[in-house]
Amino acid sequence: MVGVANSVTKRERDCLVNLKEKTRAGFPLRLHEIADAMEVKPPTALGIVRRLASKGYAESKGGMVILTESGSARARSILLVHRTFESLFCQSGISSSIACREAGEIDFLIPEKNARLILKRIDSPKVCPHGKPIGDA
Amino acid sequence: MVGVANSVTKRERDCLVNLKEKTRAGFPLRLHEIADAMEVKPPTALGIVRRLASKGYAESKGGMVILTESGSARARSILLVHRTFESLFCQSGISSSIACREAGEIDFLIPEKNARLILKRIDSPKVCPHGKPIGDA
DNA sequence: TAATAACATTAGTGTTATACTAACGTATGG
DNA sequence: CCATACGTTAGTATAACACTAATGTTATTA
Repeated sequence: MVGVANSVTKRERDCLVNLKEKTRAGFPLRLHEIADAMEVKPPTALGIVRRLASKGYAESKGGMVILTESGSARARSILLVHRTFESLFCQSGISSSIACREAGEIDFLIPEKNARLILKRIDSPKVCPHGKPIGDA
Repeated sequence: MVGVANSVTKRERDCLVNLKEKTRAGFPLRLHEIADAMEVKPPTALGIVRRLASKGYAESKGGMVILTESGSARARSILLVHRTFESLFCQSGISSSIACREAGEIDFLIPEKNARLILKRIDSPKVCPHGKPIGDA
């Protein structure tokens, strides 16, 4: 057990998730890809990436941005929480697009440990409403 | 249906909930009571109260602070969401103190409408883990 | 090779939310 | 009348977010 200081902001969360989902075969993303995905200007994206870097979640060199091991783990954890709540919301009758949006507002605030317990409570679905696996990756 | 711009910050949420829960018989709270409850200095509390006032959720005159009708409704809504998630967390095996803390991190981010759907999904408990009623007040 | 296009980065601003201390105002009860 | 209690202002600070404009840097291409 390390520390409980996993805290990221909403924007940092978005960046982390983008990096995790858009990175293919270990290739870094360009800063402008991140900026485009997040719908902000490059200088704004740079600030966010730097905050992630200062937390040990990303590394950035010459506009090439990659997640560190720690950042990748954090993103995986966020996605587990995300898909858990997304599933809960869908099971409750909320549309999957709204479920996804709402889950994104809270997935970085709830510890993975608690999400795993909730996952059991909602009958341990193996995939989220989009068909993505919950619990590995 | 009015607008979907119900957004409050975490601190504003805390203040709103404090006002709702500590106000008795319609009596306003003193600024310093709010400051004490939120563990901040009076000038800080004043700033938060003023932001609430600018959103139409509170009124403040000479250090006496009251919720408006709209603020009271917003607080009620937050508490419904809060108790819904608190119940979910407890049903999942999370201790009630942690459930309460975690619920407080997200209760102001999830629309009441969605919480009501989740409430059904988790078997419509009538009271939260602290015994407070869910769904009226 | 020199020019240009594409991109990153810096510099400089601005906003909002949060929080503090210190100073000041005001009112009330001794 | 004065001390106490309280609110309020003023002033400072930090962090996150976001922008434009200017400046570097790199790589392609003409």
